[in-house]
Amino acid sequence: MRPLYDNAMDSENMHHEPRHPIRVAASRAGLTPEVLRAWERRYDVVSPARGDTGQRLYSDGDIDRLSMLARLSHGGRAVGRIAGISNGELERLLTEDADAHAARSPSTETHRDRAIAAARDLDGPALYAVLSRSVLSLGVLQFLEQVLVPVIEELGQEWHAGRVGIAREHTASVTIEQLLAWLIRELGTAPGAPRMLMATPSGERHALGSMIAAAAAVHDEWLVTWLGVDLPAEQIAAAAERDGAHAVTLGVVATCGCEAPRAEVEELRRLLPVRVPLLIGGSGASAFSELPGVTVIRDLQHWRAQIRRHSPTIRS
Amino acid sequence: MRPLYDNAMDSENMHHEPRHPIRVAASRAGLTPEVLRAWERRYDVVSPARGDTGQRLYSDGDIDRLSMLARLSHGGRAVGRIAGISNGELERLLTEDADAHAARSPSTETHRDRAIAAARDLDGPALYAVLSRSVLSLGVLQFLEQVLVPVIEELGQEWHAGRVGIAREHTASVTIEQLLAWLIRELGTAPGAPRMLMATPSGERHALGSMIAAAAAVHDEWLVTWLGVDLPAEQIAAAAERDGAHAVTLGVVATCGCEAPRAEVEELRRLLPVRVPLLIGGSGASAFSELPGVTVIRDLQHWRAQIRRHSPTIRS
DNA sequence: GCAATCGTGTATATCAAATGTATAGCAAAG
DNA sequence: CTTTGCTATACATTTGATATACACGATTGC
Repeated sequence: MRPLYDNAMDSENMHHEPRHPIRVAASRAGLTPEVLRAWERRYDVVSPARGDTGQRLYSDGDIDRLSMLARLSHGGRAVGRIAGISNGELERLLTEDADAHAARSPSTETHRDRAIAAARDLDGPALYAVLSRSVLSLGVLQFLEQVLVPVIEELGQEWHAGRVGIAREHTASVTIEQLLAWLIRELGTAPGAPRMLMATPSGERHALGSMIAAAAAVHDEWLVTWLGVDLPAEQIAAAAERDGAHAVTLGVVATCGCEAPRAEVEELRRLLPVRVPLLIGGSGASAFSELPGVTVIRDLQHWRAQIRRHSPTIRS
Repeated sequence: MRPLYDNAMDSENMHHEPRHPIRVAASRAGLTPEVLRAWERRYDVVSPARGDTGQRLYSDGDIDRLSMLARLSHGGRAVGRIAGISNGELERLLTEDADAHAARSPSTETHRDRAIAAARDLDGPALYAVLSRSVLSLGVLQFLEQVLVPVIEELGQEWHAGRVGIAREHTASVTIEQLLAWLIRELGTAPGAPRMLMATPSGERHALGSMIAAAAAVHDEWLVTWLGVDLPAEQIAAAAERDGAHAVTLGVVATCGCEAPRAEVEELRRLLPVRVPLLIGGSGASAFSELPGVTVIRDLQHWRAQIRRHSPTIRS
């Protein structure tokens, strides 16, 4: 009998020479020895040679075949259904599946889930890394709408339900604000673009929502001036005048039920020139829906449509 | 009865041959198995064949149709209203919707044109700004495929035609390389991902193509080691062994016609373990198409499909 | 306007088949 | 003598199918 591991052997036969014990074959194919035996018993996927005392000995060809079957199986195909077909066909199916997957747009769910996991772990740097990766992978818009907003909503729910503490929520907020600040700066915008002033009124300290909107606006090529949080109406109006803002947007989350923000908004509306639209977004915005000269923003989609409507320059 | 996966079948019937289980069909169409069943039950969108125990088996044609319906549905059209119409009509609706959408958000053409303009102006920082804005707006993949590659091709043509000097081309190259380096670093990848070794062989000094491929690989969550340009085969092989690379990719543009790169590639293929695939991309890659154990990459799509096929870890 | 209705994605329960994993007893290898 | 591998059986998990029900936004009707 020909010795195993014969290096004088030509590479053609080499490929069919039984050499590997089940452990090695399983590991290379990405399976467990148990599964290898089960597949052989049930579907005869391969017929490895046997050693003198009955141990299976797999050839490189066997391993190739097993490896292909393993990938197709993990890819959603029932092993039993593909067990009987030729190597060439297996290869074709694999190529097909790979093509189909590559052509598909990347999954936003994965990014979302990872971000939520990182936020739960109270791990700022990790969260930042996950989020910045998402932005680059998906592009700003998809990121904002399909990753960041859902993540924030999820965290909000968990916080309401008492499953995460205030510290965790705060860490996440700060991290996300840093990322948004970077994003807004990085996206920049050429001078000559329509100018938008953004802020939150007195009594409102939550910046997150407005920053998300600001990022979307910058993406749509507005030149956004971010004034900050908790600003009195006069200052906002003064800044709008100074900047020659084409629109002013406030973010309001406050659920305190007090009348302060309402008075602020009414005063701001009085102070601003009529031709400058005043937009209000955030979960607390619906309280202003009947104020004249004020547009309430429902969500990001709506926001983009609105600012497009109010843009002084008409762009194709 | 005719066996499934009959490779003697002509490609025409192939398209209607039921081969795919519901999971694969759903994944390819971008839906869930539940939705597939609901659509079939309610609207008879497709009529998949059944296996011996009743499982649905979808043909490629079925999947095409489902995929179109899915895209239209996600685009806001009611499934029930489009369920009964012909494939041709579906296609028409899709292009219609795509056009409407393109009119709304800044298109990839805009980004491309701006980048080309900046490159023509010999303005590195401006080019960098335009490109990084594109990445953030569009996401890496779209950026690479629809902005960066066209820009580079355009510049190449202008250079060939003598309309831009070597200085201009060099400035652009350096700027783009900087951006890609930033991108690759920023995208990062968690340890545990499949490892890819990338380099250009001796005699090849153009890094751009490989870096684009590297960025795409990093986006697809490979851990890419970028060795650099102009490396002898032994060093690449040694690095591959040291890193435990799952695949090695070379970029070859050289049009010198000399035999040097060919010898290098052949030697590298000898030095690498057989199980490590050797991929070659770039405009000079086609010269290696008949080498055994070497895969020639046509374009980014093909590249992504290939690396996915060779990935040792299976991700849905 | 506002309420009733419809359309549509998703969840539940139940069943059967497919498939992965564990157990036990024995033989052989290191 | 411990580990590995073999067979055979049993068990558990997952998947797919059908049928029904629910939730929520959109549409329709008054």
